[in-house]
Amino acid sequence: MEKILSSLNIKQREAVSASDGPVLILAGAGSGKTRVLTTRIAYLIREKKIKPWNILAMTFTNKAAAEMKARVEDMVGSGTGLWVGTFHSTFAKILRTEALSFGFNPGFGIYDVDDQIRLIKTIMGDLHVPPDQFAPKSIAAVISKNKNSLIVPQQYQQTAGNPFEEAVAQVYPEYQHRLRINQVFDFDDLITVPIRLFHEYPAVLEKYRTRFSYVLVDEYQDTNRAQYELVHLLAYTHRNLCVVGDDDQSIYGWRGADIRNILDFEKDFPDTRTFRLEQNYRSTRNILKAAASVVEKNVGRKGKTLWCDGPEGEKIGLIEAYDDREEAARVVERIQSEIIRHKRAFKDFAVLYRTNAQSRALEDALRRAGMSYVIVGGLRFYERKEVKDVLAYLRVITNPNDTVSLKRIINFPVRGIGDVTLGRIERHALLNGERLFDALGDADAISEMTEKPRKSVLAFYRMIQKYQDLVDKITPNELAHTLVDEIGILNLYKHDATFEDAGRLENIRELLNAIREYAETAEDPSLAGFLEQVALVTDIDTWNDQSNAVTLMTLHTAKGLEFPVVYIPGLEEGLFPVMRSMDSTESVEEERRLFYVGLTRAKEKIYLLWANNRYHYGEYSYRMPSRFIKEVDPSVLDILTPEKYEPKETVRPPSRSRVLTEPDVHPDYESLSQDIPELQKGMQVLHSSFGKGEIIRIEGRGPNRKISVRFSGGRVKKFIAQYAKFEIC
DNA sequence: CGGATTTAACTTTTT
DNA sequence: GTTAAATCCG
Repeated sequence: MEKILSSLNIKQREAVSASDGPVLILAGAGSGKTRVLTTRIAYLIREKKIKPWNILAMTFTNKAAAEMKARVEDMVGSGTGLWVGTFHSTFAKILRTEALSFGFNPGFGIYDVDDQIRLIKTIMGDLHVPPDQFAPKSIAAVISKNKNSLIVPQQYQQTAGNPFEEAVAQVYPEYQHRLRINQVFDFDDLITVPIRLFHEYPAVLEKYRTRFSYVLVDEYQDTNRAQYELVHLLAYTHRNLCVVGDDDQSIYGWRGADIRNILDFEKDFPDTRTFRLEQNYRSTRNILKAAASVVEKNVGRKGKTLWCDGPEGEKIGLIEAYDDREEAARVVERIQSEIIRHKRAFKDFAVLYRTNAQSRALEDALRRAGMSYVIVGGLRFYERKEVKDVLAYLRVITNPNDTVSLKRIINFPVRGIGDVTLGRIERHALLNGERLFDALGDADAISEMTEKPRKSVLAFYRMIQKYQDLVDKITPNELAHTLVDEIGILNLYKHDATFEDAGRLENIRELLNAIREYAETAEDPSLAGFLEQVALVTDIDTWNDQSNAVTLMTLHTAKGLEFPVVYIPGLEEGLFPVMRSMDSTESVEEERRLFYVGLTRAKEKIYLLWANNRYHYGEYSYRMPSRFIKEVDPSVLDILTPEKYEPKETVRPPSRSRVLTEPDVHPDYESLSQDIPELQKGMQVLHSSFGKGEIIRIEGRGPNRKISVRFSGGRVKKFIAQYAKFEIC
């Protein structure tokens, strides 16, 4: 332990050894925050003899939690019963354990945003709230915001003023009611329901207070009101609460995060000991200078000055491009020159953008240059339509009360149960006061139904029942494979080689793989366990930072990560800061903090880019450079004009730039493409189901290149070359 | 009742 | 440029 402590600086050591009572650690970017947290936990266990199972540490991503746990175990050994997890996974676990005593089903499901919106649409239909007037999505957002601020439906109803708020006031209570009926929780419930239960059942609260006598919270600046309340409930008696955060990195205000939580911590606990970690171990002095010059434009911050004794480093490169395509080409070109000049590998680079939509142009440019890249985030794997379809089956099997999932699959794949039949069954269920699922079994008793749907409904009902019976008899892996086989979902996507279909097929196989992997590695594998993991896992959690590829992600996702070289494209008014933030000082300040987060991800070099024109909503628009560019201290900016582009290093075809890349990431295109007929733009082809068409576009190279074909009638379809079933004519 | 084709609407960031 | 909802036809 002595040895571990001596590797920390004085401030860090003080923060680690202040073990009891309320502690606030204001940790600037790159100041060794994770190191302090993990060492602190190890210190509690080794020096203070605190039992590991009496410590609860909460983070915002599973990846951060896993990393923290691994690092602590390195110091104190594994299998200690230490609790490290996200807020959501921690309280999902507690809810699961306590469900029965609260009258909940321990097999409850978890609704994501898509499920929430489906449910809200149904409710709006039932309550005759016109969905064309009020967007279900907006209503969902307001409900979520209320829940995070701990405002219950009754309270909200009293404040509703305009027609939109009236609509929310109608939907909100019914939404809560139906979640209960369906025996599911949404994300917000995982935080708010435990609060309610702790209030209503003091004995249970007492149990967890005793159990978690030391509580640590990471990224405290991103907690919302509900999370704040929960943390305070747990720490109220023992007051051994340590929170770590950086008000300059608060970027989740739009999700209900309340920056006051960290700003007022010392008011909440007057005997707080506060530690400031201001020595930065990550970035060069120039990068810190740039970051500081930007963030100091914000008012209402705690105020920190990061310093480091490292090298000055290179200046920040600023590049102006004609449009988004050229911007992407410049990124590629600059990656190439960095590789030559500094012998860097692909994994040293990250491109961090404001919106997911920006990834497309970058992706195209990287692919054309033959560079390996990986996109983190965007549409999450488990949110893809075909994946959610299969998951919906598994959800109904574990929780037949889940009507959102039931309605999703009752006629998918199509089995002849349309809207009319479903309506009849729903009415029957309502009249008899039974669950929709049980009403399926009564199909014979519903007189208005005709013979064909009746048979379909009963067959579907018996199939689900069969799997419900199998849940405890076979492994989740076997069950999922058998199920996918029986519903024949793979066949739906097997027929044609369109790009979408091949992707869907691949995704379902990937899902089956995930289930198999889960069944092999989990301590106590169960279908419900898998579904919970799926609901709470994000892309960043599964991102493999070891593979050698350029990383593309949003600035939000990048929080907590670091890269030698960082590119921030799209620095334009209306994109960054984003249009909707520009009317309030507060939200522009949040955008500015986001820019600060981006700048402080870089260890050695930053490139800022903007384009005069950008393709958006299907058309070009003129752009002005972002105000944030002007806020960067001009003395650290290096304006890279076209003359400085080093023309010899501009984008070249992959075959000539072999020195730039590693052999294993560069497939031998020529040998790979030999077994596929030579397809070219303008060729006439004949497809087995779409008929005659003309190739209008070819993207990429090799067997996975995408072929766009326009068929007679003007329909355009995209195919993957190696699966495409057409003849050249 | 299902399937196919056409139309509309939309993109801020996510546990 | 993508996906869901609406409409029409067999």
